[in-house]
This record gives sequence, structure tokens and C-alpha cells, in this order.
Amino acid sequence: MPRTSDKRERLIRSADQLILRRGFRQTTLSDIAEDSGVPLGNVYYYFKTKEEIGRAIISGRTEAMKSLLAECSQAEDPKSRLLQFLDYPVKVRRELANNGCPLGTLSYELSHLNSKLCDSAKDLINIVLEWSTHQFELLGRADARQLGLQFVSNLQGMSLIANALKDPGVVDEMVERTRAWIASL
Amino acid sequence: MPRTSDKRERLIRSADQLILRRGFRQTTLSDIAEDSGVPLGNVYYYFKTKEEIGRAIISGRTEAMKSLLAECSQAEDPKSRLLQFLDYPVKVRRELANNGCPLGTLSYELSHLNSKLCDSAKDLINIVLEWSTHQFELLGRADARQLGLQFVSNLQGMSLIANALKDPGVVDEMVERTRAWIASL
DNA sequence: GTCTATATGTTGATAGAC
DNA sequence: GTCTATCAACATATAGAC
Repeated sequence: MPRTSDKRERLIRSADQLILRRGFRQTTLSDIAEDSGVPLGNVYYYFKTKEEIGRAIISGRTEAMKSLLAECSQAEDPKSRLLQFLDYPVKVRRELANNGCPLGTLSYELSHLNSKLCDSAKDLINIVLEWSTHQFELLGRADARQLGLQFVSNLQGMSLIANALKDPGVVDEMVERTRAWIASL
Repeated sequence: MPRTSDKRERLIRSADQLILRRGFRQTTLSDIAEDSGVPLGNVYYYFKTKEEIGRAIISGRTEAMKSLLAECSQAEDPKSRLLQFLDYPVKVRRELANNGCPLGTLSYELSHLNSKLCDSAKDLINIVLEWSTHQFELLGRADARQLGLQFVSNLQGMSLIANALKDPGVVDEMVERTRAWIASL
């Protein structure tokens, strides 16, 4: 029966993992079809174009990040929220070293594409940037915007380097330094 | 005459610019041939495979960076060298905002490829990492490695964010913060 | 060394039976 | 809704004349 089919979800899940590992351009619809167990021709019933799959992946990663930020926002004070957020990169350090940041890699790749997806690159980064900037504002910092930029820059920088060196330890070291920086404010 | 032909150089120059703007995977041999004014079939006289072009681009960017670092190394003390290096991202802030860091974008893309080029990603980042780490060692810092990681992380982070937001001003702001950090050590 | 023509393989996408 | 067969476009690479 149509309504009980989970094919769409399986397609998105496969696409998300494959794109994380190999990038959007490098991931073919054939790869996604095979990995999800959905015949190639049937993929087009759920997504009219590959770009539409891209939008679904962007949307999924955006929502996942919003969800994480919402969790962190429940901490009592802004500093605790920022520090709690830093637990996440440590938790997924392996994935960061293997594939890079799910937001950063996609942002970098999409910004090079001649596609409407290109505009989404900005949004991907802005999610965390605006949240962290807001936390610094709540701390009464006049330079909240720059502190926010520094915070996200640390996260993106450590992910890219950990990925290049294939070394999860880089994440631990850099998060530790970022923690100390936040605590010192 | 064969020896006076500059086709190889033109091919590398075109390839480098196109790959900077659109990424390696997205840049076709046809694009490179057209941009450099070399017929498609003739490209293969200079490069047997696309991967070989990739190696040439990696090599070129590596040498360019080594050259820049050699210039900076002539400054009197380690702090001055690090500060002088920071002049460069400011100088090319437009390109960084438009295309990202020539080393970082390539590193991120290649690390996702199933190619021998994948190994080169590590080297691209290590060039600046080892140099900056060495400068911090000369400053007598026991945590030189982590300071080096922080330095490169700042550079890569600012480039990715500036590119995502398409805002060269991000480079100026983040370099200024990095300068202050270096000066405070 | 140079270039046209073309082989070969892959990819995004469609047609149409079931 | 599902799936097989296949198209059309494009990309890497080669053949071979000049």
C-alpha cells in the first residue's frame, strides 16, 4: 500500500549518508537507489530531480541543527548553552574527522555550484551563527557578532582540519581551547 | 615549434582558476580546454588523465603557499612572521569570499574523493600548520602545536564563513581578531 | 606537436508496462 | 505506486590524420 511505504524516508536517509561521505556532486542517483534498496526508476516518483533531493538533505540537516540548538537553549545561562553545544562536536568527532562538518562541507560545495541550491549555503551557516551571536548578546557583549563569528569559525576550522588530517583528536583539542575561551569571557 | 609553446602553462592556469571557482569534480576537461584555447584532444598530450591535472594544481598551490611562507619567514621574529602572513588573506578577501580558501576548498573536496588525490588533502593543510606551529615553538610555547592548530583553524574557519555569507568583511574582522590574539601572546 | 573525430562509459531523467 | 528498459546528454579518454 502507498501510505505505508517508507521508501521516501529510506531514500533521504541513504542520500544524506552518501552525500556526507562523498559530497553531493559525487553521489549519483544510482548510488542512492542501490543503498536504499529502491529501484532507480522509482526514485523519480519521490523526487522529480536530483536538486530536489539536495533540498531535502539541506532541510533535514537544518532541522537537526535547530533541534540541537533548541536543546542547548534550555540551559540556564548563555555560557552554559555555548558550552553545552560544544559537547556535540566531541560526541561526533569520528564522523567529523571522516567526513567533515555536515553543514560546512555542504556549504562549501554548494557555494561552488551553478544551482539554486547555492543560496542555501548561506542559510546553513547562519543557523549556528545567529544562535551563538544571540548568546553573546545575552552576555551583554557589544562585540557579540564578532564573538559569534569566532565561535562558528572555530567549529568550522576544527572540522576542516580534523578531516584533512583524518584525526579526531584535533576536535578534542580545539573544543577544549574553545571551552576555555568561553569560560574566560 | 614545440619548445616555444605555452599550452601547458595556459592549461594549468585555466584549470586552477576554474577549479577554484567551481571545484575539481565540477570542472570538466572541456571547460579547461575552452578557457585555455587548447583543443580538447590536445589536452591529453600534456596530461594523460584528469587526475594528473589535479596533481598539477595541488602542486602549484602548494608551491605558491611555500613561497608566501618563505617571504614571511624573512621577518625578524616569529610574531612578526605570523602577523605578516595575515596580510595575505586580507589582500585576497574578495577571492576568499567568492571561492573560499584555495587550500581548504580543495582539501575538503579531495578528502571525499575515491582517488589517490585524497592523500594530498593532508599535505595541503599541513604546509601552513607546520610552519605556524614552528613559529610558536620559536616563541618558546610548550603548546605550540595547539596554537598552530588554532591559527590555521582561524584561517580556514574565516574563509568558509566568508564564502558562505559571500562577505569579504568577515575576513577583515576575523583577521583583526587573530592579530590581536597573536599580539597578546 | 597539433587537432578532428569518435569511442566508451556514466549520469540524470523519461516512457510505459504492470 | 512500482519497476524495467532506455534515452539523451555529457565526460573522460583514444585513434589517427596532419
